[in-house]
Amino acid sequence: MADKQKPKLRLSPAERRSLLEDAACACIARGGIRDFTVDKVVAEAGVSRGLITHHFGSMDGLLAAVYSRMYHDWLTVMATPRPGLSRIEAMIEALVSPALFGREVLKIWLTLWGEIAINPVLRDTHRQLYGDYRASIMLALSEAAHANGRQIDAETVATAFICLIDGFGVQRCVEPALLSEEEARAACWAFLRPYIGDQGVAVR
Amino acid sequence: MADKQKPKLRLSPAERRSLLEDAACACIARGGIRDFTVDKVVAEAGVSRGLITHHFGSMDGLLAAVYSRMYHDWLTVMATPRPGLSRIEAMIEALVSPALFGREVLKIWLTLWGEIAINPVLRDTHRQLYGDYRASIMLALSEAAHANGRQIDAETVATAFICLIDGFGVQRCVEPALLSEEEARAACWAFLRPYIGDQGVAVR
DNA sequence: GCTGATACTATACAACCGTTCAGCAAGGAA
DNA sequence: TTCCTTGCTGAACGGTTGTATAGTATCAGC
Repeated sequence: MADKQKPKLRLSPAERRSLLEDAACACIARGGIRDFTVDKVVAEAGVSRGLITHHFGSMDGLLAAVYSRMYHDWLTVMATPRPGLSRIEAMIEALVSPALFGREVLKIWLTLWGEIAINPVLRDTHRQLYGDYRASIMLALSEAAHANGRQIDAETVATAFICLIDGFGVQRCVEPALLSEEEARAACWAFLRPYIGDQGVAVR
Repeated sequence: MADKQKPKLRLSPAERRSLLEDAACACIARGGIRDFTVDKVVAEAGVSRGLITHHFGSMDGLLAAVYSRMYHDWLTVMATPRPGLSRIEAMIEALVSPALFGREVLKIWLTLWGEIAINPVLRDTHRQLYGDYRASIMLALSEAAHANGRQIDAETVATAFICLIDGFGVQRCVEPALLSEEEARAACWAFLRPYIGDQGVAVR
């Protein structure tokens, strides 16, 4: 409050775009796609109505930017190595970490999925980005299976695993109390154990 | 087309409500929550604008009706016994059947989840109905595990299994080509096998 | 300091939003 | 037939939607 002394600066396009994406995320997390409106977003960002069109061309443009930003952030967190943990362990820890498992983030994802399902333009963007996500999971799975001397159909397992993760997201959004971080982690390992073994980690 | 010769009949409230719910489902499946509007729904149903308020009080009322109708249909299909199949087998077959696994149906669910996540009233309705869903899955799991002489924590397994199913729905909506009915069935069994065994069914 | 590019504001606009309400008309009860 | 409940219509309302656009403010290059 006290530090918000009207900067009213003239920002670089990259900075302003980022601020508007932040505001859009906040609106979507609060009220879903119905709160993704010009008035709500510019009020959240503290700018004038014209800025969205100026920087993104349209609301669809802003939504696409939000989507690819979310994907980028997701992949970044997921690909961050954690000292002492194998790739698959680090990945699961990332998946249940607040940065990816937080309800606000997941509510945004849920909204975005709903839009992808009906918006062909967004679906094309999704197809391009989604490959990286899928590939990184397949890599971690293959590595883990190989380390335990097993052979798996990484593609099939990865698909089902991704579904499980997405389902966690849905469940956390509609009934957060039913699935804690701890339970999600355990469910991940229970799912993967038949394929890749225990990885020598104490799992409960 | 030819058979739509303007019946303009005066229907019973139950019939008219059902027709409006149908129309609302069609709109939501087509364009998500943004196409759930008075104009779109009444155009789809071929009635006047005032009818929604007359029968449901508000658009929120109609959405709640759509939600509970979807839940009721879902449970009905899932609880239908299939000759020669155990309860858990019948349940999985139902889950991958067109009635529940069809993309149109799943797009409606995806939209509804998004609304539940942000609408407290809808969330309360969800809590009440959701218990039945959860309970029926737990029952089937316990039964199957017991038949194979195993002991499981049905609650934990059911939660994870529900997540997997929800994730199937998400995946089918955003990228239908990646998950066929056959693959979903196989993934279900692969997930459940460690808990309840094979049930003596040929699974591939 | 001057100039031009552009970040940004603010208004205007037509279309659409959900809800209200007065009135019409169908059909059972008398 | 007459009456009255009620399914149903359609216009009207105030508010919100996304976009276009004219105008202002700021900064980089000169």
